[in-house]
Amino acid sequence: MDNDNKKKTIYDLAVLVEASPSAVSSVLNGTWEKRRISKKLAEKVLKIADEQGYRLNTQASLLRRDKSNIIGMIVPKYDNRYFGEIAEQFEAMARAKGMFPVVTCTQRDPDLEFEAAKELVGYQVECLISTGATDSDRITAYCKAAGVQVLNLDLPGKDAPSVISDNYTGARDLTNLIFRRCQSDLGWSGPLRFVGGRLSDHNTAARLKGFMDAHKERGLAVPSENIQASGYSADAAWNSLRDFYPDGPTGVFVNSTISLEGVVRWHSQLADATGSIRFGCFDRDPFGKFLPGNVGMVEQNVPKMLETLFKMVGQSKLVQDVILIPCKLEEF
Amino acid sequence: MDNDNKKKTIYDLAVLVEASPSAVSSVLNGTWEKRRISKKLAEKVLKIADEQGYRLNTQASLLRRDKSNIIGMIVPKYDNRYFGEIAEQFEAMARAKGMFPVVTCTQRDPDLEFEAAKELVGYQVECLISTGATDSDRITAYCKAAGVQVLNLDLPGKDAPSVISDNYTGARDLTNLIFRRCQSDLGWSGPLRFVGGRLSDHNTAARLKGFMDAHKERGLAVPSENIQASGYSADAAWNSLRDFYPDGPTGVFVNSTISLEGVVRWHSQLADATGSIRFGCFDRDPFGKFLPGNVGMVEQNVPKMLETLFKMVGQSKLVQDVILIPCKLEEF
DNA sequence: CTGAAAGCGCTTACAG
DNA sequence: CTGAAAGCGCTTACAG
Repeated sequence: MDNDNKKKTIYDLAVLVEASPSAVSSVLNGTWEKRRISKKLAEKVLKIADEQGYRLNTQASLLRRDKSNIIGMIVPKYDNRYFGEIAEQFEAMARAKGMFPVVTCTQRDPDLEFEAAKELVGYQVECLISTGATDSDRITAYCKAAGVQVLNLDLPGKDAPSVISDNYTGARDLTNLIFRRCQSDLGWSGPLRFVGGRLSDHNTAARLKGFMDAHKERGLAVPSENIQASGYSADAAWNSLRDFYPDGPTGVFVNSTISLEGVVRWHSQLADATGSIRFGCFDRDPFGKFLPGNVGMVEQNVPKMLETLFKMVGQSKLVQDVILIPCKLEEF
Repeated sequence: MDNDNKKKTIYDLAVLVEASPSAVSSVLNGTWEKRRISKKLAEKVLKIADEQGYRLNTQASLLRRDKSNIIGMIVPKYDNRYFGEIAEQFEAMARAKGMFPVVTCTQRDPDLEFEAAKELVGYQVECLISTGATDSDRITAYCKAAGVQVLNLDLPGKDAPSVISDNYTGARDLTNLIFRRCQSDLGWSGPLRFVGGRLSDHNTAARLKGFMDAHKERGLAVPSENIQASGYSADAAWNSLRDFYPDGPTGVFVNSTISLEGVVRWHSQLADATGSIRFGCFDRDPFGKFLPGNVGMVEQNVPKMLETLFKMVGQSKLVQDVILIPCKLEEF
């Protein structure tokens, strides 16, 4: 066996090919035409490299190069359609642009977010996408000091450009849809309830504003007990509703699919819920349209968000601004 | 500004700290106690490194070290609860063990899988977890030649150890549950239908066997048109059922949540479907229990699978065998 | 068309 | 307790 455990280097390859390490290197990294290395030699190198299962050591290669071509992303969770889609499409788009994506999941934990950002900077990422970070400004400050570009996604940050959904308009449209359906299906006209999210969270605040403005347009006041920004968990949403047995029609604005799980749990335990309750959810889930009582969902436009983001990668003079991407409202 | 764009090195830091680069290096990589560097100096180094936003260059560090501590994983998709959970928990467990996880999503594309595996080998991963790979043996062969450990997850491979769910038993249990519920709810006793997946796929084959054996136990033959292994997409499942208007009770075994979307679409367009149709799904979704007609779901035991896998990381003498992890059946 | 040599930013025996 | 020096595996001007 020519497999003595120690990994092969371009020097080993050079011996086999009977050429210099420099020649081997330039064939392997694609600069051989520029160096006017003969096609014959190039093919020989490639053939032998392939036979040997040889692979350039990325660490050594990057250490010597000026650009790493690595683009990093931190993302709160994968177990959620929205972030799953973001991670998946981010990787695909990065590859399509010839970059190497590294995504890491930070569990909505501020310290893990920061630690992961530092790790990625150590990896020499050229740009870091900070997605839904609880403390994006700390990350931005660190990256700026290290000379690494940062772009915020999903939540806005102060000192770096941000691409986020137009939560306000999406929420207002969804609220209006719930109103219309409560009216047409139940002959009832509000006020609605708001369940899920955290008021301190930018996106929840923007969505709540859309919710409130839709009420204002109708001249409706919202009793404070109708606002249950109970966090991001099914149990929290469930707890905030479990003792609520409406004696008439009710409409609910559900903030996030994770809260939707709790709302549907509540809904399914009510007698004749389908006849008297309508709800809609900010964020989409493929099973959403089959849930009784669900009138529609807001889908954030992930491809458009990422496309907008990638246009900014590598650009130095960017407005440190928030770019809003419209959402799509899906009606059932 | 002391930010002249060029990244700082330990030499720059050494000047600021007024110590040698070696001392700085050993403080930064945690070996300073072994080298008996004074606590005072260590603290000074750490303080200044922090002030400067300094971060070790991982590439340079790894190039010089013997172990990379990087563990790689390829995973088909993130937009699916099962794989999302795998990726997320894999990262958490790797971090907990002090390793650096790199996960990449390969879209069920054999060439992308292979390319990603090669990239990860270039990154000097110490172990590669090949999850649900369509052509795991090609990946295994490549990694073996490169001296990198491979472990298969979710699908078995020939030349490396594999950790997979006990698809057969899970499917048989689910089939039995659907039988019981068809009997008790509808007074009907089969044969059932099987929808989704691909027969050439190991997991589908194992699940179908469980499905068939549950029929055999009941002395029931399954007409061939009852087996619709139509692939992994909602539309495919929908297409295989859209013209099927049962004139009596029906029970359906749904293979994967992606197929479930198509089955539920079909179900929701039938008149009085709830009264006459029961189904169950292999793989779990949090909204599953709220779908009318759904009697239960099989949840694969991701924590146990990953725990089993991590025990094998770094072990050299492993049985090249398939380890089956029992599933959990959730009944609604 | 091709090779010898310097150097990327670290780590770690080795010699004090 | 600490520093000078070699070397990890590459890349790329530079000199033929």
